[in-house]
Amino acid sequence: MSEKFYITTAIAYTSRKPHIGNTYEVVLTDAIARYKRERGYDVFFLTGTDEHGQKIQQLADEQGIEPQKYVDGVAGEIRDIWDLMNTSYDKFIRTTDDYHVKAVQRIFKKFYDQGDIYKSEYEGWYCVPCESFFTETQLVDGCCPDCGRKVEKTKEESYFFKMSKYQDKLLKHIEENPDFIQPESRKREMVNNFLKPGLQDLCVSRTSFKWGIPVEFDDKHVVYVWIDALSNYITALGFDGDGGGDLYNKYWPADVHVIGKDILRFHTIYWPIMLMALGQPLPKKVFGHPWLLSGNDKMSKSKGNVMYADDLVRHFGVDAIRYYLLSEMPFAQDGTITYETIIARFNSELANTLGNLVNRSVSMVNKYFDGQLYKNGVADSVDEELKSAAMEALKLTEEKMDEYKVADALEAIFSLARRSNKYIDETMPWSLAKDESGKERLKAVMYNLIESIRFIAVLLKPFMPSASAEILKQINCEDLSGWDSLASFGAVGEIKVGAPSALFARIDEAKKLEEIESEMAPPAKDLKLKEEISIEDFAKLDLRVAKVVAAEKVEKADKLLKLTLDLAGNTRTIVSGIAKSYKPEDMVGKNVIVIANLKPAKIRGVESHGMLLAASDGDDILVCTTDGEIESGTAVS
RNA sequence: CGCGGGGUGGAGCAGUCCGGUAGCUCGUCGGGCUCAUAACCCGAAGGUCGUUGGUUCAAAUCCGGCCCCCGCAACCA
Repeated sequence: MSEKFYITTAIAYTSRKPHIGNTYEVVLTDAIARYKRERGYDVFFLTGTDEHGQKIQQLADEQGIEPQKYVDGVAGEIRDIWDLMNTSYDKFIRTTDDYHVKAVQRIFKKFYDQGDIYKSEYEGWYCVPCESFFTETQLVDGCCPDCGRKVEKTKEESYFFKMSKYQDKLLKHIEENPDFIQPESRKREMVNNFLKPGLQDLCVSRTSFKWGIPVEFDDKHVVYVWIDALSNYITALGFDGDGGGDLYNKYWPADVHVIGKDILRFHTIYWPIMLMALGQPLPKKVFGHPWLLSGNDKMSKSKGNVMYADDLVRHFGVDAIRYYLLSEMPFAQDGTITYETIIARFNSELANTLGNLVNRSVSMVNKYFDGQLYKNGVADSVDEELKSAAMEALKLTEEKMDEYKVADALEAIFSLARRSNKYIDETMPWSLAKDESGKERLKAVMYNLIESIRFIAVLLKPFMPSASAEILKQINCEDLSGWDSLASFGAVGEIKVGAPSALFARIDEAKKLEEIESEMAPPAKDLKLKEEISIEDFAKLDLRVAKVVAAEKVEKADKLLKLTLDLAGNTRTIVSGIAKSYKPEDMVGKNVIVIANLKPAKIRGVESHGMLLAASDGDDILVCTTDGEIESGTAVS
C-alpha cells in the first residue's frame, strides 16, 4: 500500500474575491500535491473557505442579503478560481457545512467540559457608530480605524482558552522537531515573541456578532474564528469531536499545512495546542509561504494594484500564470508580480527556451524523417552530456520538491531545456541532413532530443499540467508520461511524433500592456457618503491656513508628529498622525489647513489644539495645503 | 537596547552554517548559426559582496560597532 500524504491550504475568507496573491497559495499547494502523486503517494489535498465572522455579517447587511447567501456567492467564486487555476484538490470544505458546524460545537464543548475553556471578560475598544470592537493595536491614533471617531473602552463577555497550560509542551515539541515550522526563520519569530514570554489566554467566543457557529450551551456566544477555522483540517476528514472515521484515521496527522506567513502564529501555536487538548497528533509540518507583492507593495484595494487570477489567465493562460507564480516566488522572501515581469518571463522562458525548443525539434523530426523516430546505437560524447543533464534535472527536481523549493525545481527543469537547445547547436542537425552519410547520426540526435523533451514534459507535470500534456501529445508520448518512466534515458521507442504547433506564442509587450491598460479603466466606486449636512453645519467649522514652523516626533508614538503652527502670529500646537508619511523636516515651512475651533484633546500626553486636514487611504497620508503662498490665519471655506 | 529577516555587477536572486579562483537567470554589447516562435548557441563588458574596526597566511563567509530597508509585536481571519 502506498504511503499517504495529507496536504492543506489555509481556508480562504469569503469576504471578497481572492486576488492573485491569495491564489498563489492554492497553486503552490497543488504543485506539491501533484508532485507527490507522481511520486506514488496516496495524496489527500484539502482546501476550502472560512465563512463566518463580523466582517461577513456587515458585508451581507450592506447588500441587504442573508450572510449565508453572501458567502454562497463568494465561496462559489473562490471555487471557480481554484478550478480555473487547474488545482487538483480532493475536497473543498466550507465552514458553514453541516458536519463542520456540529463537530466544532462538540470540540468547543469538550474543551469547556475538560476545563480548557473558561468564561471571563474581554476588554477592548468599542466604536459605537460602527458597532465594532477593536484591540489596542488596531486603533489609529487612539481612534476607530474605520471611521476615525473616538472609541470607548468596553468589556465583552467571552470564553477563553487556557493557552498557558500547554505552552511548555508545545515549546518542547517545536524544539524536538526542528522541521515543524518552515522556513526556519519564522520559527525563531514564533518562539521568541510568543512562546518564550508566555502565552496569553485566547479569546474563543464573541457576543458582538451573530454570524458564527453558536456555542451549544450558551447561545449568546458564537465560536470565534480560531476554533472554527482551524478545526477544518480535521472536520474535513470526518473528525467529530472525539474521533473520526476511515478518512481521518488514514490521513491525519497532516503532512504539511501550507499557509501564508501572516497566519503562522495561529497554525504553529494555537492549532497545535488545540490538538493537544483534543489528544490528537500534531501536523508534521507548517510551511509559511511568503507574500506575492504587486510591484513593491502589498496588494490592496486602496492602492488599486490588485491583480486577479481570472484577468491574468485571460491574458496569459493558466499554465503561464501557474509557471509565473511557482517560479517567481523565493522560498522565504516575498516575490513580486507586475505585467512587465510576467511578459518578460513568458517570452524568455516559456516561448523562447521551452516552446521554441519543442517546436524546432518536432519540426526537424517531421522534416527529416517524416516524423519517425529511430533508435540506433550511434553515440557521441555530447549525447552522454545531454543524458546526464536529463538525469541531473530529475534528481534536482526531486530534491528540491522534497524541500518544497518549487522555484528551484522549476529552474532545474528549465536548465535541461537550455541544455537541449545547446545540444541542437552542438550537433547541427541541418548540417547532418545535407547528405546521406549523416543520416544515421541524425537519427540518433533526433532520438536523444525528443527523449530529452519527454523528460522535460514529464517533469513539468506538477507545475504546468496542460502544457506538459500538450508537449507529450506533440511528441506522441502520452503513454510514457509516468514519473517512473524517467528511470532511464532512452525509454521512448521508435514512435512517430505529431505535428509541431506553438506552445506559447511570443507576446508583443507594448501591445499587450496597452490592451491591459485599456481594460483597467476602473468602475466608479461607491463613495459611501455620510448623511447630508446643511450649510449651517459646515459653517460651524472654522478652517484656517497655518504655517508649520516646527515639527518633531512624539516620543513613543510611531505615527504621531507634534507640529508647531503659526496662525497670523498666534502659535499653537497640533498633534497629527502623519509620521508614517512625513518626516518632521518635510513639514516645516508647509502651509496646512487646520480645524481651528476643534476642542483641544490630549494625545499621548501632548495637548493638541485642532486638527489638520489630510487625505488617507489607510496606508499613505497626504496633507492638504494651499496652492501657493497665502498669509497664515486666512479662513478657508 | 522588543523580536525576526534582508542589504552581492543595470534588475531579480544563489553563495554565508563547514573561511581559500564571487555563481545563476534577465538586460546590454559583439560574434556565430539558420532547424525554429527575429528564436537558438558562443563570447565580452560590468561587482571595494551596506559601512567600519577586529581575528586570520587568507573574510561576501567568523567576531564587534554603526547605517538603511522590510515584516511581526498576540487575538485585524
